[in-house]
Amino acid sequence: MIPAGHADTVRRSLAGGTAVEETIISQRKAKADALRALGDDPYANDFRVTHLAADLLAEHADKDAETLEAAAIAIALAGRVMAVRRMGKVVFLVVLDRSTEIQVNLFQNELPELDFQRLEHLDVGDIIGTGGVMMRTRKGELSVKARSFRILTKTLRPLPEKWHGLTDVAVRYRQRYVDLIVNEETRRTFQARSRIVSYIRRFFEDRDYLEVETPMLASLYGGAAARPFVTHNNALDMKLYLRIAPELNLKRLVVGGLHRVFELNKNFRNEGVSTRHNPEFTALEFYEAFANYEDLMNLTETLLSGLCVHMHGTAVIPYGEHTLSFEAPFRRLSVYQGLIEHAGIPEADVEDRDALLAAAARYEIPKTAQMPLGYLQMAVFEAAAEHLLIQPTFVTDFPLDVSPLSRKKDTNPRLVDRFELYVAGREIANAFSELNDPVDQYERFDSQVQNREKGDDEAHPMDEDFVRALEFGMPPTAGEGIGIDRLVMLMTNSPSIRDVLFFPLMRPEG
RNA sequence: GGGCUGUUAGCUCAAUGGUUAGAGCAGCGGACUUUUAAUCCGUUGGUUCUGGGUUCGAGUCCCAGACGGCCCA
Repeated sequence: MIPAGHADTVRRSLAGGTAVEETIISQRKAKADALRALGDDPYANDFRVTHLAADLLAEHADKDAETLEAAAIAIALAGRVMAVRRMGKVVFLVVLDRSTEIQVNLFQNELPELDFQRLEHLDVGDIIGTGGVMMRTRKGELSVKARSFRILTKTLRPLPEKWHGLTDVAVRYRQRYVDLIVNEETRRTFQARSRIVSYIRRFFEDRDYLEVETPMLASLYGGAAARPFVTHNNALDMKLYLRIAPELNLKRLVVGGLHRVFELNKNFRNEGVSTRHNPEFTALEFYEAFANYEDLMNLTETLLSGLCVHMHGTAVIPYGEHTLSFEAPFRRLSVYQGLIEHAGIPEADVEDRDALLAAAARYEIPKTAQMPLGYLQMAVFEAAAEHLLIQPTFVTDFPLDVSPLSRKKDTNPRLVDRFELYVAGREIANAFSELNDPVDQYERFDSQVQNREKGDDEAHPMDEDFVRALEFGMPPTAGEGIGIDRLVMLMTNSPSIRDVLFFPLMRPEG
């Protein structure tokens, strides 16, 4: 059913371009009318496909022209016309279906007269359906000899130029549909993304994890250090936040007895846009009871090396100028070791405020004066070491101050049982043995609230219900979050997060 | 938020402050029954991102803005 106002919307969008665009569109509409005059519906939906181009090309790859001619293998396929080469009484099309491109040859004396007439109204970009038989041309190209031909969808706008294609990144992101049509690389990247997500899901299902979904909208946010998006529910007249992490809800489920859970879903953080950040992004979070952060390092190695082999047939892959090895085991580097080795801080001084302040000054880190010690340690660590962590590296044993949800180390109560995985200088994963002492958790929240009052707008808010949940007893548990977008970047050799998001956040078109 | 940088035909790109802003592809008209970025002949097409300014003259120089990119925070 066509909603009221639909026609106006179409008219506006079609007329919204330049004079040149309007000319092209009116020419194309005239071709649609010409098809109607031939008795065709330029937007029909009754064509049925029997074969995919990729299957045809693979299946008949080693058959010669005579064999194909004798076999007369009948097929029907449909797709978008990517190129037209007209030679008078024969026309060659390159047709792209969901698998790949294949050539379709239309000979005037092999086709009904009407079908050949339809070619007069064909443009590059149109969706066509053809029935025919497999053949090989004189130059040896395996292709389809058409016995029938129809235009299934008349397009009104021209595709980008065939040789250079579409390179303007702003247009590629804003009009991703065009990017996907003309850039095979883009199609491959998003196919890879789908296979990565599918592999991860199977990995956890095979280990008896339960996939769950928890709210995006809530009256309280938490589980990470970030500023939230704020919205409003009209019915309840209530302020709501978009979640910054599912962490606290997933641990509530562990309290409830779901001892192995994972969620693969969106998080929203109200921060800037860069080649590594998009305000909404996809994360995997998983929690396993009766495991600790050491167990998760091993699990992460298994997951990532297996994923890499699944995607590339090898655990060693190129990423930009680097070659990354996901061969287990990964390097392990404690935060304190990093401070000693990369920031040149003497071992005796890694908890010394003045030594850290001096180091921070060398890296020109701003606003260090009021930083708690742990924040200062991490700021220096990140400045000194982060960009050096190219090969997969577990950075372990974080300061307590920056880890309000992690279990304290038995050996040093100023540190926690936590790691982050860095690859290519970027944080990919964050994991820890979970804090399950409700009294300690309450105090950590309280300390975060004080930090907020001192101006840290990323500090964690108090969540009394979460403390109540811990009071019912959460088994000893380890949990981890993995940034799926960044992982897909690594696996697809993509330099920007925007290359692995269909529709990255952009300002509205001017 | 800061620095640098970009925006010219549907697409990819040219154009020393100086004639009427060009080319290829796409489009339109024509030739062509095995092409492969088909080829050949002819041809249409411009808010030079927007708005100001300097100048006899601005795509080009200056200012402001819009939208991108890279780097930094």
